[in-house]
Amino acid sequence: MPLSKDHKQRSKQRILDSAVALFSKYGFNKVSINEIMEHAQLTRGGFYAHFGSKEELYAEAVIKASQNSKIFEANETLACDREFIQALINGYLNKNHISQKSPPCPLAFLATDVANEEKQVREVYTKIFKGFVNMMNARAINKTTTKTENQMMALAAMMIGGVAVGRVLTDNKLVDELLESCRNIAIGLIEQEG
Amino acid sequence: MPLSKDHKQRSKQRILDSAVALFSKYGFNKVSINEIMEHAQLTRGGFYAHFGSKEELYAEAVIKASQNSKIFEANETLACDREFIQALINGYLNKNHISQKSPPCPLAFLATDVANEEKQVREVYTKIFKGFVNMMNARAINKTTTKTENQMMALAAMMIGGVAVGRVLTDNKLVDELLESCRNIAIGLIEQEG
DNA sequence: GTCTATAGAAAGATAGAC
DNA sequence: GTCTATCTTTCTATAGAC
Repeated sequence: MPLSKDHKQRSKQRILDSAVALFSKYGFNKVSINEIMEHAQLTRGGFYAHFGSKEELYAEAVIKASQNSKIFEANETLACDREFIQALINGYLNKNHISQKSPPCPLAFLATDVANEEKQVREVYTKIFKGFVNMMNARAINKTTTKTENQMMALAAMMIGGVAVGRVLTDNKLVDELLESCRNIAIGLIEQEG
Repeated sequence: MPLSKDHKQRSKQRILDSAVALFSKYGFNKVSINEIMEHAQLTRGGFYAHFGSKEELYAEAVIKASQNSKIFEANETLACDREFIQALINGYLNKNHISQKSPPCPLAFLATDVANEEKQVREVYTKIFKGFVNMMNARAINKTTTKTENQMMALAAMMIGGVAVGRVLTDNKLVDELLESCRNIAIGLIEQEG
């Protein structure tokens, strides 16, 4: 690969990383291209050498965020199903996740934000959600058939809802209670006969 | 009440209704004051006779949306606890809710949107969430103590998450599956011993 | 209390130098 | 490929007539 191409790729990745961090923290509309480029230590004008529009960046940033987050660690761990899924639940429904000390999951951080965008971004979100549910299905304990799918989809909704709501609440004690409640019910769900 | 004061009140309510509809559909940043005022059949300049800023309108609109939605119907119905809470779950985790054919619940429609705003709006959201959970607790079946609170808070997260995610998905069949899964698990949860 | 008109700031996107 | 400079649009908010 020529040096210039490598350089361009690295710039693009820096832009994407900045976009993930800023969009997750402030939402799509509250962040300007200028801010993203400055965060990536570049200048405004260079943006369009990498992306055709701000919307296009958003779609790629949502994918990148999902890759960074815990929700697709499935393939990389050798833990048994129970250990794996418990670790996923505990890491996801966690204060470090809410405060972005661990990489933010776009399904929770950008849920209503993506709902307001064009089809392109919503399709990306849909695909990531499907992947998340499928992965949990594959790892589910006490599997049978449809009931497991039911449980895993509802579990995904609870995890996403718990983090999305927890991020809004101004009452710190309530956030702790919410996260703990969701973790408890979630763990109960996966132990149930499916 | 003098006629002018009544007139002003009605204008303010029209502005609030427009704000609820447009913010819920497009999000805070995608909607301009001009659009809200036109939707309320008024002109741009008149806005500041009613609200000090766009943020202030948002806070009031979130309250108004919660009052319109199903989540505070508790005091108005005489149905027994089981009937009431089942009806709430079925009405909330419903396609008519997602498409805003029934009044949108701000907890689901504005979750990550509110997370990006100032403390004032987030405190309003927090209060509404508390009220929602408390109401469900009061109506819970097979009550005991802490375990019920756990269940109801996790249930709230699942309901909010289910609607928030369902609103994004571009795959209609998947939306149906998601809503049905959440309804099934939710009904199962409230029938559990608490 | 509501209107028209406009100030002032910031955004997305483009043009052209190097 | 990245820079500076700028076009054009759109926004919040204010001023002043009625």
